[in-house]
Amino acid sequence: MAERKLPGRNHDHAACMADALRRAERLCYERGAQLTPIRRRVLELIWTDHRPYGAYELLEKLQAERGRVAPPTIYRALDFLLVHGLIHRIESLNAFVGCPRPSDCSAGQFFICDGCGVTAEIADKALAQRIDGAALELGFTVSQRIVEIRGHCRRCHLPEQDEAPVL
Amino acid sequence: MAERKLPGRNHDHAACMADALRRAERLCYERGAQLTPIRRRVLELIWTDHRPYGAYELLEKLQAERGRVAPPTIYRALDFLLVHGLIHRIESLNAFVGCPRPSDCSAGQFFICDGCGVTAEIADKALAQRIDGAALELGFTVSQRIVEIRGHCRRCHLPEQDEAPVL
DNA sequence: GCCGGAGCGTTACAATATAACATCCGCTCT
DNA sequence: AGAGCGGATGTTATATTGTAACGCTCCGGC
Repeated sequence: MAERKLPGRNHDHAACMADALRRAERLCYERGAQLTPIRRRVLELIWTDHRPYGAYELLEKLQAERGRVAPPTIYRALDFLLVHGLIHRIESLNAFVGCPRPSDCSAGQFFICDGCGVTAEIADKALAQRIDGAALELGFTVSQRIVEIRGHCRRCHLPEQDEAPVL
Repeated sequence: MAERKLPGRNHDHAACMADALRRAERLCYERGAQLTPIRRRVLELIWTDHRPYGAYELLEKLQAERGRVAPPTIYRALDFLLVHGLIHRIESLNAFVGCPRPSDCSAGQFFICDGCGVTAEIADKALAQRIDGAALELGFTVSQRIVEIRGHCRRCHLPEQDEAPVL
């Protein structure tokens, strides 16, 4: 059921990120979409780790590298990455996270640790189908399923104290 | 499975809203919480219909009635109503919708029509359990399940044109 | 050459949300 | 009665997130 794990102790993130970038390049190539330096860099920044990044957080990083970057620059890059499924928006955080499987990402569900920020995407088909079934009963046509589960990962397993997220 | 329907043609909304207000009053009384005039009025405004309302939309309505209402007033009322489960926040819209069953609302799922804005809450236990099952596999402790299904209701059944929401 | 579209820069602003401090009012304790 | 306290609200200012609108440049096709 869970097709991805929360990144664990032995996670080789350099390889993980390199894979993501390679997939992005291939997918853009196949579609004739331009993964320009800015777009590519924003994607890299998002893949810094498995936490969602806010637009202005990315903006600051880009500004540190290039000076004078205005919000639309970031938002345009994010739009591009969203449209091509290379990232997802986490609605409950107003933030963006890399998609590990950009070619098939319409049914993703997110588990977001409020302790460390780590976010895992799974693709539980049965869950998506159950949602579609409920929609059918309501006569409702689904265009987007937003499933964001907030809580604590194993390592942050302290759900009672409302700590500030360790961002 | 679907425990609520999308409000249909024969929906008696006056009664629906009156019920909601009565439930809110009883629940606050039982908990010793104060449903003050502002809080009550905000709840009424949210129950104007079954669409989510933004904080500033509510603010304008309240200002029309009372003049000079500042944002914190609204946000404080919304916080109160959220804490007591009388309303829900729709994360993907930054907006708020009334909860039809405030005493048992931890497992709600929302179907949001992008045409007319109508939002229906259902409480599919099996869906919630499936999410919890996936969480268990990940070693993840769930504190909140956000399920927001965007699409079109039966009456707005035109999913291909991206119309502006008829708010 | 020139046109058109994509990408980006720039300015200004809109929309959403909160921090911090002041005031008021009802309650309790003495 | 007066002091002190907590909850609710008022007030001011500001933080955070997101967009509109316009113009420039570059590049590829005709």
